Amino acid sequence: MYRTLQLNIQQQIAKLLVERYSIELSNLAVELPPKIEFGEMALPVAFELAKRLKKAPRAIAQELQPLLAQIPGIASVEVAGAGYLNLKLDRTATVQRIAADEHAAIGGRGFRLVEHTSINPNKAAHVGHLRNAILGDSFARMLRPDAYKPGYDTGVQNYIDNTGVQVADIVVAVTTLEGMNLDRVREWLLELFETNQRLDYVCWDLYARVSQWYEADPTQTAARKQLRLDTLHQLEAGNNDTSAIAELISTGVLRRHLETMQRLGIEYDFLPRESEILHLHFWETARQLMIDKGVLYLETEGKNKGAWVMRRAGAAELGKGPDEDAKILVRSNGTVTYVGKDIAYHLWKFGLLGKDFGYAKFYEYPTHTCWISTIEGEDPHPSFGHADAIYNVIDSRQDDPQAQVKEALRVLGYTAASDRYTHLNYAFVGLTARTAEELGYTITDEDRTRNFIEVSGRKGFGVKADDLIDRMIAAAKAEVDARHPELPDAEREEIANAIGVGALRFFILRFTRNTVIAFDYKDALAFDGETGPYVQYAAVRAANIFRKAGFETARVGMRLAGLESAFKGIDPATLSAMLQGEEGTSVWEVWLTASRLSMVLEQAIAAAEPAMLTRYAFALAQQFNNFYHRHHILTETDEARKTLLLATAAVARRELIRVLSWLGITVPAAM
RNA sequence: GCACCCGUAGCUCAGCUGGAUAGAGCGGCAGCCUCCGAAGCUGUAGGUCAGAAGUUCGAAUCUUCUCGGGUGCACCA
Repeated sequence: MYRTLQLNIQQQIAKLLVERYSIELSNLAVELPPKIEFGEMALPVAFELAKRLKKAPRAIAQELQPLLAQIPGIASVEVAGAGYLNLKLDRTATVQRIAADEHAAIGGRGFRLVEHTSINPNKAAHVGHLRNAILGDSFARMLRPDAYKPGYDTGVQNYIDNTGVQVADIVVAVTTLEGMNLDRVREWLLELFETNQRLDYVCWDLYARVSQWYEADPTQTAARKQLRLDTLHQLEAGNNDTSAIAELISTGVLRRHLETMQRLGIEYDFLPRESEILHLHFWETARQLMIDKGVLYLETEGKNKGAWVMRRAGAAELGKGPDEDAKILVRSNGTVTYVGKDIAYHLWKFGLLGKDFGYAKFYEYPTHTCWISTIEGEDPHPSFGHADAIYNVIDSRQDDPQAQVKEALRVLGYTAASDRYTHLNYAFVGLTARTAEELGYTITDEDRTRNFIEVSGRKGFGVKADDLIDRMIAAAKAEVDARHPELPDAEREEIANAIGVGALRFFILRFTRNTVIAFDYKDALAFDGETGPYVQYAAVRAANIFRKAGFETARVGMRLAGLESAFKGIDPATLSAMLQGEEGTSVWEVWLTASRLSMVLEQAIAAAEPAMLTRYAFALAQQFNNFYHRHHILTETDEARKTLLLATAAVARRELIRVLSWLGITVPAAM
């Protein structure tokens, strides 16, 4: 709603400037003043005009003041400081529009493909993977159509590198270290299943063991590394026992990853796999396309002689001789590199490859099916390779290869696709020394001096996602048990689940993407202050008021039975009076913050930054708690005032529930 | 060596396209439950925004340099 007003005012001022001064300003700033006493909107436009008109900013502001005051919806205009124009909104009219849930329609045309999680299927997910999945899932929720917004047609996929070296490592561990053959692996998986053991946890340890085993005996290292390479080649070739073992294990681990993520409300639509990219020859098609367009060429001289290369993104002008800085896509032995395959895959994403995967049903969620790539596939099936815009949630350590893929699209002439290729990057997650020690890892003095310790799957070093989720929920459960002994256990479980998941997701999403997170159990388990439970609690408190006032709380916002009509029944003059003065302003501020929801969402989408939503959610919750403390609603004797206060709580709760839903956080019935 | 990211209160972090007296949370100190749930609220102390120069009416924000810290730069995947 704030955004609607802002746009409207920008338009009117732009028009006014043309009429008055014949000046067109491209981006007219309309800011939120630092304090409510300065009004609700501030224009620094006079500073901007000062240069062009060669007049003092303050004089210009004074000229504009009476003209701005005539704009509908503006109650008054003041000149402040060196030339600020501070606008005060018509509170009554604005509150009525917010109550009616007027807001900007966020969304647009075109299919958006969000890719996230993409964990190698050879070990359990850890905190670093959680950051990826939580960021990606929240971003997809921000884009997707829902009851609030038309949104964008959005698909979520999770890329599975099931033929990579990490899977080969696990196969080596199982076959060589454990001496199993294909039949034995089948039995083993069944045993694990029947004894309720988590395959991903078992693989976590196996992976660490085999990684150490490669290096354990210097005389054997070369042979063991060769074994790993041979295994990898068998996986890539397919149709052999080794690849069958890999398939069984990687699929089993993948299912575990989906279960882990589902605990956090994270779901996928499609799982494209590396094995199909290989067997459907995506690369060969892309390769021909790149050669035809002169992007990929055979290097005939210098250190890269014999390899097929492309120019590096952002490379300087070519000098004489071979481009030794060029990126190798095909090695001189004929094998394709990771970036090469990734280019082919991204041509598919934009529907530019002329090929598609086969699709098969893989995993059922309560509301939809998750599909997986196959060679043949089943019919009918959905299709994902026709994106208008893509978002790849990948660690910022992949900045360079990602830039190279984007560059390949550009030089192939697909500039629109390249421009709509967003690498949604984020800094990695490390552990604090305290948490690493708590987990039983030995810490060196050098580690202790650093801000964080890096997690490592190869060393088996890290916080496993399920362990973390378990602890978060257990901590919440202990609190719920103490506070609500009267509730049945199933209900307490459900509440603890919502709180534990909410605390975890909020904790991860509090940090902006380029901030390195030094994960610490103590910080994550905090439920006070700027946390998920704080925001949830504000919404729960609001619901409690309605419950005690006799409303049906399943309905949200002004839909509470009778509230809307009672609110509409308030005489405008009475409403206006109730929104003035210090008391009135403290109520009005809640509405003002609530009205900013759509604007904040729009900015968060543009910046691909869910942290902007957590920031806002906390600010609104804080404002509500403040309001809650100051105005006692249920004992209010003036009916009109009581209605206004109830409406204030209802609107705050409405927007809290909405913003939390985009963060993947639910509001429990009680807490 | 080259490229990218970061350096803001004791700690952890915000600060949107340059804008008003740099903000939160945690921790510290002092208070608030005969009033809708204290996972809450109020007050208070705490900052040469790493340093320097520049651009500008105006710089935490833009430019350059210096100092710290991190990451990426393989015919590894």
